[in-house]
Amino acid sequence: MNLKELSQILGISQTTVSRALNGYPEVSEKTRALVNAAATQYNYQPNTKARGLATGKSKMIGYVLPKASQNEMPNPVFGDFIAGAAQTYGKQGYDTTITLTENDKQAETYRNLHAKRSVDGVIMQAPKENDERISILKKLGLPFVVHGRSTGSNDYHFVDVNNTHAFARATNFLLDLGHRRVALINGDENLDFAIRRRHGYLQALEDRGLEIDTGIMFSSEMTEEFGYRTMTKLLTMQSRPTAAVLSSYIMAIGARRALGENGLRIGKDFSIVIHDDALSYLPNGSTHPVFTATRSSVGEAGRLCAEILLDIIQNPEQKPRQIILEAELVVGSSTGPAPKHD
Amino acid sequence: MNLKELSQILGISQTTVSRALNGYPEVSEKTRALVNAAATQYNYQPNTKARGLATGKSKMIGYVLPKASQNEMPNPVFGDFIAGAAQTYGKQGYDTTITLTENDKQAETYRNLHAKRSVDGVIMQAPKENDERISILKKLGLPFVVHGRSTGSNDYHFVDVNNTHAFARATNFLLDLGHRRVALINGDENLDFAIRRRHGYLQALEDRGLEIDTGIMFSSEMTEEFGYRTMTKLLTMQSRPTAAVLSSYIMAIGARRALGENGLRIGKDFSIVIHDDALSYLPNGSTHPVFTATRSSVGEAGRLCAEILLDIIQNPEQKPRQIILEAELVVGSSTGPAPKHD
DNA sequence: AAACACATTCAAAGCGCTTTGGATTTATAT
DNA sequence: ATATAAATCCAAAGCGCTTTGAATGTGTTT
Repeated sequence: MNLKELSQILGISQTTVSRALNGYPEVSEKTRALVNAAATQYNYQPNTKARGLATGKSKMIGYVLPKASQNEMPNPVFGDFIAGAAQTYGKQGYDTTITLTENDKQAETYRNLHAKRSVDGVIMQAPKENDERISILKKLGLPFVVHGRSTGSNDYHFVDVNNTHAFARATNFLLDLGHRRVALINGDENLDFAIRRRHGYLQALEDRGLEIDTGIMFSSEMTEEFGYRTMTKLLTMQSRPTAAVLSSYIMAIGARRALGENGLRIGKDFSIVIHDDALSYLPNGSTHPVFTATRSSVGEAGRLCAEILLDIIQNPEQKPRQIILEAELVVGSSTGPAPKHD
Repeated sequence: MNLKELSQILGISQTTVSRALNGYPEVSEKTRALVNAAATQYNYQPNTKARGLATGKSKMIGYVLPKASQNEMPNPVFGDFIAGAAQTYGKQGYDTTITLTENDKQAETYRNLHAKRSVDGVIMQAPKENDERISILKKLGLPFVVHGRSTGSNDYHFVDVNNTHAFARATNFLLDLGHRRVALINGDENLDFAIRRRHGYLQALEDRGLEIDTGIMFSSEMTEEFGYRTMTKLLTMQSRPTAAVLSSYIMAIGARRALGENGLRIGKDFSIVIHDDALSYLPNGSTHPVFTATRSSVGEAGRLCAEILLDIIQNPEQKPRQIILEAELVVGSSTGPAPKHD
């Protein structure tokens, strides 16, 4: 069913039918009712491509997912992130399109997305320091919101967690409990968020005049496996740490496995604070938290990104909206006072 | 840059430029070279909507994600599933669009997707028994491939794991080790895959003439939390099981946590076999498996779905292609002989 | 009853592409 | 040289919608 057919059935011009359906005022309520009834009856929905061509808008939001060529690891938080956004999009009639691309071809992908006019705006994820994608998107004039931040430029819209503060608090929490050697198990430190987390960690140590030991600072893609291997390594050290801050729940699962295999009790023999993205399938306890954590919902961040993006698509030229979410520190049973002897 | 502008720059008609770019034979190699050079120079990319309108194809594959209204849980395997597919799509110039929808409005969403002509085909996920979506998609004439199966109808394309067989093997593996009370911690048994897994589990027990105890069979959404709670419950039972088969790694993480808290050693005091979707961020061990598992890569399934879908979009009317993947049984350290006394 | 404003409707143009059918040029056969 | 075939190119139509600008109908004012 298309507009022409529908208008013929009704014996009304296409113009009027289109206007009736789109809520324009210059059409009598009587005809509008007639048109609406017919539209529901035949389940008429305007062809998106035709409408897009005519209006110059695509009503599509793009997500470009970098796919590191070596391991093709999709981000485990992506599902939650986009789920938070999708509801907002749906309500305003936008759809979502995702494009996977080689890590080093992201810029090209954005350029093409824009050249093909297939999206009205994009959400950019996992920014690096001085991320070139930002300047490219700005040059293209394609509306975009960054999930995270990129140190280097400053005039763009973003939603980020206060990672520095979160990790400073996490580290301080452990130091307050008497821990003196606290390890860092971080995400890939090419990424801005991980850099900030390390800053927060270092800052807390420095504030107390504690020595920095790069031998107990680790950084990689955040898999269970990496958490396991790193914790295993930590436990074999001469003067081994009594605590660690970890950048993700997934890694903490691996770390816990390593502790278990070594007969160490989490929260007693070894303390852990994690950052918890509040993933739906991985709730950090329902009654009380399993892991002591800095918590910030990635679904919520996704929702905020979506709202800002839709807003700037409709009203461009507004000054950068920059939201920094404070993570809450929730205390679970993965932390305790530093063991007396070690 | 659009076709008109490009053709004016070249001093050639739009027809010829279009044909040159699309590889049609009726254009001299000389002009084709000229056109291609100019296209790259100005980064000309045909407007997707205009092209779609003209060709009647959208070059879009749709994924409809049911969002259970109560908990909004996005599927943790979705990222891997779509990553496997996206490469195939990209190579053939297709893009991916995902639509989140209320669980009970999926049928409507498919109908609308088709009415708006915004996709050339869809991948359907998480089928139930006698899933109404299948008959709707068939009626609409929208090409589709199901990830999983739906008992009830049989004439559609799908890619599924042999869940029955996998869980029969998993259960038998435990029975062979001397376990007599084996629990089942399953996914939501409204879903077809979970029904089949239960069948496999029951079949193995029945084959040995063992009693079925519905008191140690559980089913719910597959979260860490559910795994934890269920295992905790199992451990308080009078005649408690010595082993369990679990439908997901995520749940097993919760189960392991419960075991740890109770001072039980996994693989010694309690044995576990899981189903492992081979998620990229949750590898089941690198050198040797952590959990004994029936393993089948969901990324691979995604890739297969994509290939079939593109094929049937291009050549409709072929007889249903139905792929059943056999899960491999990998032996890890989460299983061992049944404890002597309990 | 004429003149005007306002409400309602419509025909047609245009969005940027593909593709049909025809026109023009060039090569080949008679 | 002429007829025929093949190669190459192009103007214009059409995909299904929105929107402009004009036309028609209705009600109000004088």
